[in-house]
Amino acid sequence: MALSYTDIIDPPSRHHAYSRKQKSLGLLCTNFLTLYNRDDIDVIGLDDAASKLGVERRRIYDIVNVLESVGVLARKAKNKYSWKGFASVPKTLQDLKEEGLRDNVSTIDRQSNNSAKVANDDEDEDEDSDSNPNTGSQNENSGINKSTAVSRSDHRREKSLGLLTQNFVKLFVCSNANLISLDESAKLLLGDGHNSSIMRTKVRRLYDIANVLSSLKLIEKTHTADTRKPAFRWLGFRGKSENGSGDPLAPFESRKRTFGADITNTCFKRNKMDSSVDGDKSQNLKMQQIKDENTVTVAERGNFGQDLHQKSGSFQFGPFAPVSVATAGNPEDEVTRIYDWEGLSSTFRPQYHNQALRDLFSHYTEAWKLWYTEVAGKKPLHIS
DNA sequence: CAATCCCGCCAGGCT
DNA sequence: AGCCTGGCGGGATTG
Repeated sequence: MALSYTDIIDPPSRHHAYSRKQKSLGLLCTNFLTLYNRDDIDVIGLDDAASKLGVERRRIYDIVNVLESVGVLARKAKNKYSWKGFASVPKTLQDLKEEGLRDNVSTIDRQSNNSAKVANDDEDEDEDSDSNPNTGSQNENSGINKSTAVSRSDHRREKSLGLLTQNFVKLFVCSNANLISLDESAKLLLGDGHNSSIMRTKVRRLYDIANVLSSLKLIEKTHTADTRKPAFRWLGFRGKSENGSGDPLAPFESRKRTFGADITNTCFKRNKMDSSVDGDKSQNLKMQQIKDENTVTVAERGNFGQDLHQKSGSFQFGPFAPVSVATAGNPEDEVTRIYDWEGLSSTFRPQYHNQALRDLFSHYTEAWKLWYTEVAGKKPLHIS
């Protein structure tokens, strides 16, 4: 409220430097999620989304396709998707895992590199048994999913973003690999020898996918331990783990912020909670924070927003799953980030000019202020 | 210069 | 024909 969006939009400053960050797929996805992640949302119209988010429809297709691949959305009909929510993500991931393990035991063992990595043997893509829910093309009609081999005709589907997304996810879920670079993924996903051209294209797509998955917090970008090579780490729901409760397998380690790197398109709205861990039970899994050198440590997102609807206080943190909230009383977690949030928030200038986002923006601000005072224990801050 | 990845042309497949 | 989808890769930005 106090914040008048327009005051910030275009202050005197005439810095018009075009910034692709503000138009990134990841950010767009975050906004999309914020806009629709509510229980009163049922169907989502693509046009509606496009105009509310202020982007062309083409972009909506991009995010919608990957969101669907992970179960957050389901195609209802032309131009229409239904919101399934994060609750269905674990299930989808589980399915993908089984599906993946089934047809090819790909084992990526980064450690012992020379081992046979491999994976989808076959040529291009493994138009695997698809099996995934709709995604498929068209119609919403009867659930008569003709198990027919859909097929032949859709040669196109073979290269769809959706399928690629699922295969990409399988890479993580079906192996013990925790870190994978996009190049590796591309190689794994396509056969091995492929012209650089094909590779390039595939990698481009993977970037797109990675961005939205990052927005979902299913993966995060980092660097390979040794090398400098950028890679992605799987965050969401780690393999099975039925019994072992606190299994070390679910790594939520701290990450160091290499300046500028991760913060990309973060703006202060980035963090979407996700319920990857499913546990409706293990609400707060222990998050641990590991100290590490002089870098800022961040208690990795706990499943805070897991169910932001019924958040105790009645307030919805929305996109702010307080990233660094230290759980319960662990006094020494320096919640204090060194970032200059105030500065960040007051200088950031949203790009989407439209009512809906304007509202969203103030929502964010409100949420942020509340969180800030509550958790960070700072004095109330006033933006704008 | 390399890594990213936005942008929008344009082809397919429906209405 | 017209609209919805969504591959694809040029080339602008960033790192």
